Amino acid sequence: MEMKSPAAVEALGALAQEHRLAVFRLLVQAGEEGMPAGAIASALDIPNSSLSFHLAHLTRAGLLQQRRDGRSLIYTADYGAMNALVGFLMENCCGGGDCAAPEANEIPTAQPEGKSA
Amino acid sequence: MEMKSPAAVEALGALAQEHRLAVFRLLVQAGEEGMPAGAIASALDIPNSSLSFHLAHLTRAGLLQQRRDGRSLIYTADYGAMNALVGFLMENCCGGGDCAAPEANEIPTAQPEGKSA
DNA sequence: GCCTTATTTCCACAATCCTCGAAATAAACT
DNA sequence: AGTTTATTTCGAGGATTGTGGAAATAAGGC
Repeated sequence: MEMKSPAAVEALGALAQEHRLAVFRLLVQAGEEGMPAGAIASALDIPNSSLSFHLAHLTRAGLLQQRRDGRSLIYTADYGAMNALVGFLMENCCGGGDCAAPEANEIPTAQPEGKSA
Repeated sequence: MEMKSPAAVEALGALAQEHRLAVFRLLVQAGEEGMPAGAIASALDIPNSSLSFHLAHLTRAGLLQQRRDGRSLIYTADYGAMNALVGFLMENCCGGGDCAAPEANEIPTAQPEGKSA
């Protein structure tokens, strides 16, 4: 669950792009069921080759997980990675004092059972 | 408190860089007191001109606030913007169902009284 | 084996980004 | 006014990034 700075930079960079952010949010909302690449492409109206580039980028950054179902590749948001990123951003917020930030963000979001970030 | 996609992309892009991420986290930890540019520069060992570029970038993205104290410019993290960004990322998480994500993240972090994001 | 569907890799071009010394601006003090 | 301290703007170069059509790969059905 611990995250280091280079990993955080990579994750933030992956999210810092209109299409990738839209993909990630779509998958966050889709839940553990996830969505196949084609469905994402048509939902967001992004050309296949461009979407593939963005999916690879998000996956490389650890924000998505990929599994195969028949000929489709299903992508899901990695909630563990998302929570780690948010925790890293807010780490020791306000000097660790009275600030009511969700320190060790223990969000028990549904998560398949595969490896998480 | 509501955040739109272009603003989120800008904020994420601002954070997606080693030095800027370090600056932001330093200021998140510094609390509402903030830090003058010079102190940030020496704490992180970044040349003044480079730091100035990054501070401007973070400020433009709405993540920092700036105030003057004598000849120093004091920078503080904008907790409202940070919470809005996190809320945007996790919006309607898991289809808005049972997922225990901190939906409307109501973190009453200390905040001066100036305009917030 | 062949055809269809689903997704990725290749490619090259345009656009944007990071760096940091040097010069400019801003504020305070004498 | 002149000096010192604090910070920003300028500028140019090298590096990285996003795009999308066309071709390649992967899996399944007949």
